[in-house]
Order: sequence, then C-alpha cells, then structure tokens
Amino acid sequence: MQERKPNAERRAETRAALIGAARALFLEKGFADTGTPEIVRHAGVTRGALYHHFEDKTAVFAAVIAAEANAVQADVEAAAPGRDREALLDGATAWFEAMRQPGRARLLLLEGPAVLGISEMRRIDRERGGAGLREAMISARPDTDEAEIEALADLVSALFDRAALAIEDGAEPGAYHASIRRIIITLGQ
Amino acid sequence: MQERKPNAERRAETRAALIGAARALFLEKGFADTGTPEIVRHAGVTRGALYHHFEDKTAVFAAVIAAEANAVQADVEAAAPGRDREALLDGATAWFEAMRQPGRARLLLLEGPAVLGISEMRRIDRERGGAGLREAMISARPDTDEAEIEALADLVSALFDRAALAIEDGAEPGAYHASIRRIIITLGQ
DNA sequence: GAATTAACATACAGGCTGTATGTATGCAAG
DNA sequence: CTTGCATACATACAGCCTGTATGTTAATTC
Repeated sequence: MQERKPNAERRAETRAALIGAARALFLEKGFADTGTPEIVRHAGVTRGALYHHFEDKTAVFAAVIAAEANAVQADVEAAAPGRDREALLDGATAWFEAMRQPGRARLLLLEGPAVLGISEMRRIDRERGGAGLREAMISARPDTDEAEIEALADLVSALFDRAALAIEDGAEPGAYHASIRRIIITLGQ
Repeated sequence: MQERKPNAERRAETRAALIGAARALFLEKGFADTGTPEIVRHAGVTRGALYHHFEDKTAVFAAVIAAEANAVQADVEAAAPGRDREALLDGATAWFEAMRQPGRARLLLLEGPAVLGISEMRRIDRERGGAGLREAMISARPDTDEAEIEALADLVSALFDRAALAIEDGAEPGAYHASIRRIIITLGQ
C-alpha cells in the first residue's frame, strides 16, 4: 500500500504539473494544436485529473495565461519598483525583455485575446500591470477626463503589444523602440 | 438528366457559396466554433466540395479573411479616393465605419492574426490598404529611414486596430477617436 | 472506525477533421 | 460524334479529440 500525500499538497502538485506542462506546450504549439492527451502525458497524470481540476481545456488555457501574466509582472516590478517616470521607462525595457521569451508574445497578446476574449484579457491585465500605465497617463495629462485616460492607456499598450509581436516575428527592435518613443513623446505634448 | 452549367461557372458559384456561408458563420461564431459540416449545410453542398476547393478548413478561413479585407478596402477607397492628408482622415473615418460590421473587427484583427499568423496577415494587409498608411508616413516625415517608417506605419495601424476592437467590445468611440486624431495630427507636424 | 468526500483513473459517446474512393458530367482530341 | 480523360463534386471511412459518466482508492471527518 503506497502512502499518499495529504490532499492539499497532492492537489497543488497535480495542478502545478498540469499548468506547467500545458504552459510549455501552449508556448510551443499554441492552443489549438495542443490536445489534452498530450498535456496530461507530459504532466504524468490522466485526463481525469485535468477535468477534475479544470472545467475544460479553455480553463487550463486561462490558468496558463494568468501564470504567464504573473511572471511578466514579477519581472517588470523587479526591474522597476517605483512609480515615477524613471521607473516607467525601466518598466518598459523590462517588459520588452520579458516578452522575448519564445512564444510568450503570441500567447499573451494574440491567442489569449482570441481564445478568452478581449474583456477577459483586459480584466487579467487590469489586475496586474495595467494600473501603472493609467497612473502614468494621469500624471502626464492631469486635465483629461477619465474615459480619455482609459483610451490613451489602452492605445499606448497597443503600441507595446504590436511592437512585441513584430519583434517576435523577426522585426528589428530598434525601429519599433524608436517609433514608440516618438509617439509617446508626441502624446505627452 | 439535368443539364449542368459549364464547369467554370459551376466552380465559381460553389466557391462563392462556400465563402459566403463560411463568412457568415465565422463572423457570428468565430473560427474554432464553426465546423465544416455547418458551413457546407449553409452553402448547400457537401464536405466533398469544400475539400475539393480548399486544402483544409484554415484555407477557407484565409479566403474569408481576404474577402473581408477586400470589402473594407473598397469601402475606404470609395470614401477617400485621394492620397493627401485630407483623404487620410476621411479614410480613417470610413475604416472605423467599416469596422462596425458585427464580428468584423474580431475576425480581421483578432482571429485572423491568431489563426493565420502575423506574417500572413501582414502580407494580406500590405496587398491592400497598408500602402496608404506608409505613404502618409513618408509624406509626413520625409527625413526618416525606411525601417522606422515601416515600424511607424505598423504602430499607427496598431492604434486603429486596438480602437476598433475596444469599440466592438463596447467602449465609447469618442475617447478613442479623439486620442487617435491627436496622435495623427501631432505626428504630422 | 464508519461514513463521507476528495482526487483522481477508466470507459464511453459524439463530433469533427482530413483522406480515400466512387460517380456523373463537361470537355477535348481525333 | 464518340471516346477518353479531367473536373467537380458526393459518399464512406479512419482517427483523434473533447467532455461526461462511472468506478476506485485513500484522505478526512464525525
């Protein structure tokens, strides 16, 4: 008779193994081309475990996306702990650095919105790094109403997202960095 | 014995029926949630016809995306035939108008890149409206090297895309339009 | 320590994709 | 004008995948 671990620990380990395996496969091949049989094989469990922990394959994907977003936020906050303009620039650099992880941009910026929907992704972002950008917008243009601040922050993040995707796709980072800087400067005027 | 139409006509009609049916379903439910059995039912043919005309389901999707991109370009060019700055602003307005077709933004700006890949979508765009934006960038900032022009045009189109997606998702158009107009005008100075 | 429940594993049903094969008609050559 | 081939499909099939239903074992609770 094998001794088993306490339920809480067992549960946490299985869940982590599933998310880890799914993360690797989603990063490598994307959501549609990754099947649950392959995920559980890599995780060393069965599909029963997966469907015990997650409602469906999309829920596994959502958990992976959340974990990736957490990792990115951790990297950015480690590199730029403050809230001033200096920290914002460092944060941008760190964000681009974090986005160089292969497949990450596609997962977070392309498949995430496509699979989970815009609003769900917006919610995930808002619970994490999104607030910083809005604060920066407010400090840059204090006399702007809230809706426009919201839109501005969203548009600026669209610039970053597109640049990261283009770079992952083989574009020269230099031109994008320079152009983003130029657009943001004009925005600040 | 029924008389049949000449092959060329027959082929064109079947293909059009397939793309039309697929377009409606993709717009309504997206790529993943639309099956080929449903497409061919709506088109009044069988799956055999679909796989005779297209290599796989993704190829059908690519054809729909191309058709949608054509439709958008036609609308924009009809509303803004010129090449000057005036035409660019009119074109922007027309583009937003065209993007209000339900599901279109999600299809062209979200699922297209996710399913077909960034580079394929970039190719489709480049064969159509993309050139206009690049020309506008060049005329606005003649003393900029090509790579940066490329990046600038891509980033500006990212602003448009994000705005259209946000609007389709229920955001207030006003704030986005205002912010984008500000960016474009400032870039032109 | 008996009952309950959590954490899985196994088995199954249905649907979908892509391919292989069959068929009827258009079309072209002689 | 008919004979042979190619085109444009339709039908049939194999395999995979998803989600659910059911079974099993050990931890937990009372």
